[in-house]
Amino acid sequence: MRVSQLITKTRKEAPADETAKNAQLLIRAGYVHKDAAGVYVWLPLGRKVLNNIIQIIRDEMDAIGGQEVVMSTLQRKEVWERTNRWDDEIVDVWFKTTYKNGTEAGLAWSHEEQMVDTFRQHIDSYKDLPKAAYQFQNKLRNETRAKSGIMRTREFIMKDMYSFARTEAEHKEFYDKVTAAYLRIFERLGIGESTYFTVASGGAFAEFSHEFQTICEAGEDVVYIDDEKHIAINEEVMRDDVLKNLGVQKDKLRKAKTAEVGNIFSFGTSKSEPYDFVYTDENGEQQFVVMGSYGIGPARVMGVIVEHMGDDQGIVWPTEIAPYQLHITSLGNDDAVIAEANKIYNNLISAGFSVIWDDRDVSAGEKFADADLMGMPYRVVVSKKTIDSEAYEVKVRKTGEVLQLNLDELKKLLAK
RNA sequence: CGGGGAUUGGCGCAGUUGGCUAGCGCGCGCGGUUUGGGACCGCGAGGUCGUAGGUUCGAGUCCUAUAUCCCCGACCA
Repeated sequence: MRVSQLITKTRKEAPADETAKNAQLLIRAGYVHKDAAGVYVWLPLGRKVLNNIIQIIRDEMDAIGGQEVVMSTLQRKEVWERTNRWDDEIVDVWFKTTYKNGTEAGLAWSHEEQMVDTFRQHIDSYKDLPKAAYQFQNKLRNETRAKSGIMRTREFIMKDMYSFARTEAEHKEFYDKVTAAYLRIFERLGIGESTYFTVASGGAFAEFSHEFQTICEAGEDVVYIDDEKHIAINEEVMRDDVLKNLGVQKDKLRKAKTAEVGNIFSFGTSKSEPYDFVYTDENGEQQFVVMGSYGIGPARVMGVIVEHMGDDQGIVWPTEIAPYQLHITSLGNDDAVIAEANKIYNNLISAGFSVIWDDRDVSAGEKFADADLMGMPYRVVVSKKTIDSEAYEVKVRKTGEVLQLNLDELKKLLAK
């Protein structure tokens, strides 16, 4: 991509009342457009990052046997009445609408019910289990207060997976697989070090659930971290019996503000019972399916990454999710410089690297500032000064380190 | 949902006790000089002041209602 061709522009100043760092940087750099409180538009650069995050999650879900589906946004009232969750008194985040014939419909704030209602028609026997289905779908939630930029919105994309097992033991086995997959995901997303497997309250269905909490000042949670074990305890379950159970010592814990980037929990048979979602076992007996639910919010993750890794200059993307790996900054209008930049740009693209070239006729300072703001992992400068040199001047966005590399070395760096 | 703050060209802001054709910076267009950390000069386009109503000779400025946005809290099953 050439910056001159991008449909978006950067801006020097952040929007007036937006104080969240992620919103300020993402809007300034042209990744997202804010349409209303808690409602964001994804611009090309932002869409690329989101897609990269989604692809990592998809890889890991597929690797443990998840099968991708897409549920609908329009939700039938009857499906939700079975679990008594159509009532606005019980679920206060519903957006609802009415068809022309008067039929009421809900706009999906979750897809748990619909998943059960769908797969009970495909799962009948112990031979059909275990299975898991997942999706990337928008959730619409009538939040009383949207906040923190893209971290708490009224419309957001979510990866939600549901597992179906014969027994608690079989369920537990899959639950553990998901845990491992989640840890791999956050590692690949570049926030593995600062993301903690966290014990949290189990909601209505189990004593405990597990969250993945990332250190983040803009987060809404408080956890207690055991650095040795690299796990955390949500303050809501910070009790002596929980500590004992985990084998951690209270005085070794440190308190931290975090954002929940993932969440996994067991339903037991609490979801299958209302739907009479049963399978026939080896003895011909009917048994309720044992279920689990596993969420990750890709957009929230993106916000957390910006919050967590951004600096005074702008965004710093981890390599696996950056919209482009390399930012070529050509300085000046000199024909030889343009030709050289064009040469590297085409060379790297045909070698399969993702590259953005700032080919605009603007000042050096503006280009440097924009490169820092947009946050690609590496930047290479092409100028009169560098053109005669054998080496390229490569700057690492994260550390500020400047390397002198030849083309092969540059390719090696980008291939990492 | 409770409390606080805000709304004036695309963006960021100023606008005094009500007073004349509502200003500034950025951005944008044209011309020129520039080109290693958001360069500079000149010219130019662009707003009716969130919306509705009211007070007044006169309202961006005062009053009432309302919408939207931000922050704190509650909520986040």
